Amino acid sequence: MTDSPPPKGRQPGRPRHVTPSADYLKRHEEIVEAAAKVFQEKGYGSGSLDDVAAALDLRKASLYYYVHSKAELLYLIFERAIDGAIEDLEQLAISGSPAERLAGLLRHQVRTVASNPSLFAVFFDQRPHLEDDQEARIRDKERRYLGLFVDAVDAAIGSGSIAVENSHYAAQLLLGMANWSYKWVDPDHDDVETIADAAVRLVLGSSKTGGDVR
Amino acid sequence: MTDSPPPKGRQPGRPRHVTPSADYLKRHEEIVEAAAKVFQEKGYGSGSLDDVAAALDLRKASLYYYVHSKAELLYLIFERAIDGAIEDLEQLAISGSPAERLAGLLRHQVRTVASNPSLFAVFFDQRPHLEDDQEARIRDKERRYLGLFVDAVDAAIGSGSIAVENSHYAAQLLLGMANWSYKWVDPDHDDVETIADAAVRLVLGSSKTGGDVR
DNA sequence: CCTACCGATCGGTAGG
DNA sequence: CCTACCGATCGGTAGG
Repeated sequence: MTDSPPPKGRQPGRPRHVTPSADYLKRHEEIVEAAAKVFQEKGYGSGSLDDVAAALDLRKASLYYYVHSKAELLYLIFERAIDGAIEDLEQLAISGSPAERLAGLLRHQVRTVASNPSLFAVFFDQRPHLEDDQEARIRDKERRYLGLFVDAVDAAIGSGSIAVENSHYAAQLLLGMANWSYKWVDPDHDDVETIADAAVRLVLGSSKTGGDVR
Repeated sequence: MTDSPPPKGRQPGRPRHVTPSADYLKRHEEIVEAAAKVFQEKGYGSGSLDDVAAALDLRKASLYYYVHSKAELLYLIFERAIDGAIEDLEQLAISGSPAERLAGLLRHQVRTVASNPSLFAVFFDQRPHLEDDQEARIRDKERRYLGLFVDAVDAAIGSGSIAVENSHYAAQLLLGMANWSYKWVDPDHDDVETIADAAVRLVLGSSKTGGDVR
């Protein structure tokens, strides 16, 4: 009740003008996080807003103080995942030799995905539940993302670091190798850096390519 | 009405004694296929039995002549996917040089998954909706499946064909590379064999390893 | 294989 | 942030 006003009119992509309180933002993020866990475990269709609210010891109706709909909640998870993944990627994509660059991108992808399985489980598996306009926004960001990988593969082919012919296929295969990690890596028992190393070794051999680009 | 008796008591793993008619089996398979498409597009939670029935121009209640529950329908999809994937795999896993064997497994995995995206989209993405005993059955088959890959990786390491250290991680990474294909391959526009070639090249280089092991 | 129907769940709203 | 509630959907059953 002593909070800042409810953020009516909040739309993805349309920035707010009244700044929400820190408490409000914190709660908002807790809700997105809880929703990611619920949608990971039960799927978007079977996971209910009651589940999300219960995880935070709230009532369902209270969620509507923070989000407009279940659909928006899903989109917020996607935005969080892709924006987090894009971080650091742009600079990685323009540094070092072709082999180092490709190794860096692959490492980054493994780290990013394997370190936050909940978020990426939703991102990768609940995609069909996005509404059309939401899907279009995510697809745009993803297309640029894939482009960085294709460019790095092209450069690595040019320098003779890898032997593949079709760089688009190769980029998708490499992304798959890294992205799949959310299905099997347990961040508590597996060492993500060791896995990232293995991925680089598998593709670029045991040469010193892309040593420790943290 | 002129059909064979409704197959009461049908449980996964408990073989039937009265042989169902060919018509019955055909319809049964159509239902599983339609369900796979529905669950792929809408997810298990949001996809309804009404959707499945409508896809075959039936009423929902009629489905219960063929399956006991929505949950069983999901399990049948999983069984179909894993049993199909295991086919041919066992012989592939014991033929040729280490490098050829690994190339063969990788090719097989890309072919299997990319050729039937609907089925494997459900298999890989709707897993949390399996009931515990169903999940246990699938997990057992999958564990043996992974074992074949780990063995092939070990042999390839032994023969110097790949440079990785941890064969379990390497096997998961290779499976990921292949499995991910259901997310991006369009069997109508992409050539699955070319993609399989690219995967082998990426991991084993351009040497003639595992030429054409169809 | 169908019509009719039940009980439960769920997203969302009213009103405070 | 809560209580109370509505309308719609859905898995499953009865009975034929």
